[in-house]
Amino acid sequence: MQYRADNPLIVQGDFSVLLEAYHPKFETVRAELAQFADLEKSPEHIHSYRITPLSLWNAAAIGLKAGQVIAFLDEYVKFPLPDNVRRDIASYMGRYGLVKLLAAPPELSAAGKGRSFVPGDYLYLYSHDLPTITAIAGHKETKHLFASRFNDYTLLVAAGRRGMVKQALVKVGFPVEDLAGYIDGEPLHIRLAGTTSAGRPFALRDYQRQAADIFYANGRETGGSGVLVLPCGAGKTIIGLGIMSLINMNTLILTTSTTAVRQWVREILDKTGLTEDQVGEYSSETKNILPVTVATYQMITYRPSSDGPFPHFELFNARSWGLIIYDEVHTLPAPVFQVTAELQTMRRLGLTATLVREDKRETDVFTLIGPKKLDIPWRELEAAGWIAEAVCTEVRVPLNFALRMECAQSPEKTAYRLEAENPAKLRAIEDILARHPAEGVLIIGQYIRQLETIAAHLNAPLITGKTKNAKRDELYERFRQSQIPVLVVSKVANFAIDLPDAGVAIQVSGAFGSRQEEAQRLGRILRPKANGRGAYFYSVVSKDTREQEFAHHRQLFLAEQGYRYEIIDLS
DNA sequence: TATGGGGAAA
DNA sequence: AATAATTCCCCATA
Repeated sequence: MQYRADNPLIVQGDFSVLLEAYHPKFETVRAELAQFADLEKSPEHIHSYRITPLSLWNAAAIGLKAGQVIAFLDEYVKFPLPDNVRRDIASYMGRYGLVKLLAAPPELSAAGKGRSFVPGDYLYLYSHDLPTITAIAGHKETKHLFASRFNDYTLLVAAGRRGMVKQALVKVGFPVEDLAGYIDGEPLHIRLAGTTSAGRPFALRDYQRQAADIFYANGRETGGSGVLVLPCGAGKTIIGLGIMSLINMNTLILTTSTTAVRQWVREILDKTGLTEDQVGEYSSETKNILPVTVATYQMITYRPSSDGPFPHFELFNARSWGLIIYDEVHTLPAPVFQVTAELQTMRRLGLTATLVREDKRETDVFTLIGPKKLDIPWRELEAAGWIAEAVCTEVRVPLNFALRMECAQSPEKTAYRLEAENPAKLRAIEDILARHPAEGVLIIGQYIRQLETIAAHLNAPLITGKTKNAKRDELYERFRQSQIPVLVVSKVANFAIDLPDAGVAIQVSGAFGSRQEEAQRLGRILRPKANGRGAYFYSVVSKDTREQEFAHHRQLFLAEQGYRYEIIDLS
């Protein structure tokens, strides 16, 4: 058996992959590996990834071939690639596209390419591989879903079961390539404005144009549904607008908050030819349903009784939508999956900075919204100067003897909180502030009490969920104007879009290991700075505690995107 | 039209 | 597996 010690990868028979973080080829290998494997852990020296069926299918969906994946692994492994892994990569990736859902029998489909979908009673589930289609027709989990066998290679599916069939098939290991097409929504001419209302010239950046084109696919059935993965600050909204201007139909946009709703409306009015009577906000305050309508997920998932109907599901049929945009698709709540399963004839665009969900519903995103269409690593945009270069540092502060004793005697949840609120963090914060005298610093934390202490000590203003919107705006504005050097904010920072850019962010406590949260927080500071300075992100944790472990979990996403944490030990 | 409280989500 | 905080909905007031 050959052993190549100078290579950075170990691939094990259970589909886990270990990557040496200090290997000279780390950057190259990581970028490639991330295309088809999910990061699981990233401690200091060895990062571990996992190859899953879903990660392979998403890779196949962006055009990667099994041969390329295997060749890449063969080149960088220390030990020969286990045979079962080699076989299964080929087998899983080969399965993507093996089964297709078509609007017409395959021989007719070829002739009708490019034509829009006419809703019929049945769709055609087709595979050129006889054993595959036979296995599906006979599988106990799926056989009841088909109306009949149309011919040797084709099963008939009731059109209304499109989403259900795809969900059932992915569960038994056959991801369906859905080429059945879409219903055209009501037409709406959407033109990108050459100049914004503020008079500045406006055009899509190259990668934004490219993302829009890949999604649209010239109107063919291969496009029209799927997810674009882009870092915060890369202009996801702009790409959404670009896609709207290619599709030119009534559009429904779903977002996470009313702030985000207003942001979308503002951007649409500013950067397209659409006018105020064409763009509606559907929120608790105003329920306008116009050719372009923007709503929140919470609105949609509201129901008066926990077993009753969802009154706002009506919105999906209120107009003939040609496109539904799911903003921050990784936060999409369960009931919206339900309704989306029924909406498979509509074009669907998912936008997100991360496909990682904390609830393991990645498969539903893949099946019901669509496969990943594009994944631009942060580092690439950083190199091109579109987002600021970021320096991430974990600062470890000691926990004093008395507190350690108290933690040892407390139940786990109290102990975690004690560690997070470690008063020694104050000194670390002061040290960090001293390093960045001339920059705006945002201090972010999870516990109000802790933040109150810090704010009082530094004589800095504090914003929490209870702070009135008017007050928030005023403080944000003064921070932007550099009248306030340090602003202390609670979890409001996670989703607040109107939060000003800062050169430096210090996280003093965080939630139980949410990776998304970390990404959101870093995203807050990742806009390119006018002065060309980088962005600094500090995470202050108590040394040798559970908190330190949780912090590692939170770093996962950043490591996935190619960042490495520096660690400073203050003991 | 604005404000505050309750409840639910995740 | 879990915490605490936040946000959003609706409805009841004025």
